[in-house]
Amino acid sequence: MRLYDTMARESRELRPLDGSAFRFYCCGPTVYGPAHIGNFRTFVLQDVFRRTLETGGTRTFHVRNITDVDDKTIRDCQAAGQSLRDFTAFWTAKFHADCEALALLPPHVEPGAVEHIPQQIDMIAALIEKDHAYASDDGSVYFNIASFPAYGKLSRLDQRELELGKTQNARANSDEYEKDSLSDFVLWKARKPEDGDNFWPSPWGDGRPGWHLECSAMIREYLGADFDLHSGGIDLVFPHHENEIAQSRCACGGHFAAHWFHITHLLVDGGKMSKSLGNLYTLEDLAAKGFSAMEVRYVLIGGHYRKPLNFTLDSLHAAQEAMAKLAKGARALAAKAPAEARFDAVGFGPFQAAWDALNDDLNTPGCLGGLFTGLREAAKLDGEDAAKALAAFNRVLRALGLSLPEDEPEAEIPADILALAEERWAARAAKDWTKADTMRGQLAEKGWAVKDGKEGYELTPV
RNA sequence: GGCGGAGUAGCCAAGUGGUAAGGCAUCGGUUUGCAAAACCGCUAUUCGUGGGUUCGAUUCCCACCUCCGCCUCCA
Repeated sequence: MRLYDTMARESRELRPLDGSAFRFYCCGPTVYGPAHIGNFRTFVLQDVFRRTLETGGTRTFHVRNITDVDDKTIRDCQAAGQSLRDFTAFWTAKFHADCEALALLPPHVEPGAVEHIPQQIDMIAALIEKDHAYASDDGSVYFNIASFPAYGKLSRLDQRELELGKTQNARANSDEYEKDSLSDFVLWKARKPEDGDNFWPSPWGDGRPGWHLECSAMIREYLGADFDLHSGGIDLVFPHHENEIAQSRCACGGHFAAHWFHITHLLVDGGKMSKSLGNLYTLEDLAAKGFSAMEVRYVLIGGHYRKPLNFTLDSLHAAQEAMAKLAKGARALAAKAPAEARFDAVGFGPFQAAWDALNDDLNTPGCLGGLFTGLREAAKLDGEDAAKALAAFNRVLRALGLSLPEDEPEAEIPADILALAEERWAARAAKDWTKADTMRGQLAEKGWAVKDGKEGYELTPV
């Protein structure tokens, strides 16, 4: 497949470096509260990316970290009166439950920062040894960005250098840390009173690792100096990913990620999500409004990952209807296909365009469109052709990670409701429309909708 | 202020140097005693605004307007 590369600023064909599995890393969540749908836009798109590779026959090796120690986790666990470990374990479990509801494939490895303190210390030691980092008097360690000329390439810092220089001078005095320059970032944070008992020993004194270092250490541990792709939200480009590149290349000597995949932010009602605006939705919030995680997934893949996507409650309704339509089309196709027919999907038939869209810079909205038009074409097919088309349809659906709603199960109808319905049907048969309509109203009040057919009626709970 | 991105029908949203996918909604039709549901169909002479290049631009170039992101923690 082809995918846009943030570093090269063009889309490129993806080829695994080692020729077998495609090895990639995704920056995971900081577990200090429930993830919101904006976070999940990133994770869902990464999931579609992985599924597309796998559907296309490429094996993958997927690493995604859990940030379980930083300023926010420490601050909030103390506020909650819990140990850091218990606090982050709780939110990690919540995150996993949400991921499962959204049908995200679990990463092959999901390392946590706390479990990898030694690896992070090793990395700092390597950086100090190579003169890329220095310890300050207070026991913190900083990376010296002046020692890495390639710094800023990903975020085009080279074009901002002049401006950044001004900023440095302006802020030099207000900086509470001792640093050679403002842009030097922290690798090891010296222990502070407000950290409580959340600190670890190191050659530079008690403290804890800096956030940027965590990902570099995980990558070094599980993917090595060179790997295929690194992904995250667009906001991580600077400084997080820029810093990762600096740390890893200086410590490991490799080229680090061969490809950079960044997902643009989700907008809500045309603007940024924020707690104060009350538009920061979690899956739980939306479930309370009657929307399933799968519907949320549909909305999140309804826009291209490099464009802002405007999330609205209305789009959730649209997703509900659209998925029902897809399900209906699939059922119609299944009804025409021989039950015993099995095919090794060779091509994609009517769904070729849908599949191609996915492989062309992960064009998920284009793919969804192709699904509908493909279904229209497939409706003309019969027998084995219908079976082949259905197999292709399901294959694309799996790549998107969508599962369609099943037929509504038959609901238990209470005896009194059934009696009312029978009475109404009799009135209707006697052409007593007034009574029939009145009784339809009564049934509606009791929460049941009645649909008349030629031979009988159908009752469904509202 | 610097850097980056976006503006396509009521809403969401693809796409392309050659005349606008798809979904939702609306509307119309079939059906129905009337509804509902279902099915079928219609709906952008036009792609933020103004110029330019071109036989031809929504697509390329310039200017402007609006919105968003990053520059501090952030998916």
